[in-house]
Amino acid sequence: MPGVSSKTRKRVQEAAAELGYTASPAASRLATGRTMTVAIVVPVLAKWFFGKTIGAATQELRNTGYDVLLYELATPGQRERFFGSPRLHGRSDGVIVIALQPGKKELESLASQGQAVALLGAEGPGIGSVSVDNVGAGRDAVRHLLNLGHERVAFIGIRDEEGSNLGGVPPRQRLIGYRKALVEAGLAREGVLEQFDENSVGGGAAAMSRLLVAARAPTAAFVASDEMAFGALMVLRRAGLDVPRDFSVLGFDNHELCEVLGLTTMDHDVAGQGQDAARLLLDTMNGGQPRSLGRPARLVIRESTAPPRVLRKNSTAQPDLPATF
Amino acid sequence: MPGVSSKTRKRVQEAAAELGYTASPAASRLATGRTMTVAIVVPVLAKWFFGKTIGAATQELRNTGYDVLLYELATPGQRERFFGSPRLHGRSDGVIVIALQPGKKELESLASQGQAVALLGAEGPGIGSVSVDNVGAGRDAVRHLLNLGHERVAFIGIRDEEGSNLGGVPPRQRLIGYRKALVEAGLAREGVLEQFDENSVGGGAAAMSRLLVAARAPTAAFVASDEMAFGALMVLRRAGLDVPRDFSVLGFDNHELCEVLGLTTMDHDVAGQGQDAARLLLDTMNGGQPRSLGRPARLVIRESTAPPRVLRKNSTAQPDLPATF
DNA sequence: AAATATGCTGCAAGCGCTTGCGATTCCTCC
DNA sequence: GGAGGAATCGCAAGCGCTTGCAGCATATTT
Repeated sequence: MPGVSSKTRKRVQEAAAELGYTASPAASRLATGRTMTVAIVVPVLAKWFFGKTIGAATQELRNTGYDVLLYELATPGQRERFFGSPRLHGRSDGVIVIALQPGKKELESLASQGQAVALLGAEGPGIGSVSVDNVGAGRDAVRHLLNLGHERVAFIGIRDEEGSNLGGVPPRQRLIGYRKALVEAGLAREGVLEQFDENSVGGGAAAMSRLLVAARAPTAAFVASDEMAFGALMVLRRAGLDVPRDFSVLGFDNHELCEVLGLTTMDHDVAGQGQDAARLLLDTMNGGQPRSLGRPARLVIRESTAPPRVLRKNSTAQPDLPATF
Repeated sequence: MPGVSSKTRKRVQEAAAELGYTASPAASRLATGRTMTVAIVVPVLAKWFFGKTIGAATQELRNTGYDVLLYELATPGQRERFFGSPRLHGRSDGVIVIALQPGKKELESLASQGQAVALLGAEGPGIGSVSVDNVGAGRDAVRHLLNLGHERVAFIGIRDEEGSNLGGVPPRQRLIGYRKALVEAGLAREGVLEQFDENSVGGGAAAMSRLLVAARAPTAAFVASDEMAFGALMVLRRAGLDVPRDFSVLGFDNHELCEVLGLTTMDHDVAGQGQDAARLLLDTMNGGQPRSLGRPARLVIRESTAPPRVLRKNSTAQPDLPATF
């Protein structure tokens, strides 16, 4: 409110505080058309990754005076209803969409509701976004395993499910990174070594079980999410295999429990991503150009990776591969 | 909107859907004074328990047409600012407070802002609440360990921290349950066996480390949260002790990772609590009497508990205790 | 000292909905 | 077929704020 003397301003503010008076947000919204609220949309809430990103984004938004509305789209039906109706119209000025790759129609829907948009873990044309270099991270992860001397490295990935909202681009990119590393090393890709399942402990366990019955089992696996990697570790332990002596596991996310379980993983500063997404959105709402932030991931070595126990030279698909490490 | 013929209603609704029109919530709020929004207040977001409860509550509220505003009060400063200002006034009709024991002033503040209140994991006079029978659950947990034949059972609890908003009533009640079970069994309480630390993997690890240097180390521990129990397991493993052969650990929450780690724990239907809290609040907002729901917890046996390896009859404080199991 | 410029204040209109009341239409029953 | 009653509809006021403008009180300039 410009054009008011600073003493008057101060007096009013003091009086307001004393009487416990606040401007009615409803009236203010009606008059200005701005809600001073941001919506955050996630596919699940009860996962570490989402709590972390939402928390960081929320803090950032709150510091700027915005409230945050939360929407959990747990099923495709909910997703459809959310994007199919002008749910956000007049409720928020912008929206942060996390780990959901919105389609063209969905982006149009948001735009027609007057929403500024920022994406986290997804990308869109002309839309602000923050995401990890998943291809590079996947490649680096697998390179590390190859450098340790592993010759049969498996990939456990997140299945693109019909019945789920999760998945989408990042998981697929990690697969691409995996394949790139294999190609670089002159190794052939093998279908059996690529297993997909739902992004959960159980899914990781199931995928690992399938690997263990392969004709020639791998000696290491790059797992596209830490939670799945936990499941993989469990199966290996139950199978009587020692990690990392008999089998190396490399995860993705740097979940807070990696420390307990000694899981080597790819870290990508989850909280930082949430904060960046909030900042991008604030920028966009203030008329800034939407930007896209790519973030690198880094290898965090713990106790789940080691060179393979026996280098059986002639039992691999590519017998002449040198141990580069 | 009563008093409108059903055909007119239908025609209008169809037209609305076609044109993508929605009533402006701001105007509607201004006119009615109802926001159709509920606030959820938590001390942390990035923990499994909170994601789970918020998710369940959110789903329930959304089904009833309410939006949900999220507030994370991570520090005492944030908490003070939140309750000290009429932050919710005109923004929400009610609030679900999770795992924060609000003081009298704080409850008054909420009431003066016209908020209906429901508590989860806390209690207040005349306030709807849902919580676990923590005393009973703690007692049951410790009874199980005693029944297995353990004679020196430790308690690892959540420290009531100055710098934290967490803690409060439930953790203290679990301690009471622990002591009750000891008394029942005719065992003396020992200060060294009661260790407190922050509610995290690291805190649990630190507390367990302290137990391991006790003059006569315990053979089992009841840990007041699964996350702390994970830390305890890590320390035991690093110390070269086998769980459950050398040491039994019993957690609390039935965290989704208990399965992977084989942690025996007390389950208390976290999602159900979130849903119940939402229902209580909806009831209260519709003029119902606030009710208080107590929920039982149940023992989930996995692989972290077993009878002590050697029953050293004469090395315990209470040498004549029979192994009742 | 007068004129001009500047800073501040108060007033009125309007944001888009709800709500109650009076007007209108339709139905029913004698 | 007409009157009474019920169902339906349209209208206007008002929710509490923002915003622009007119008006007044200062400050600045010549």
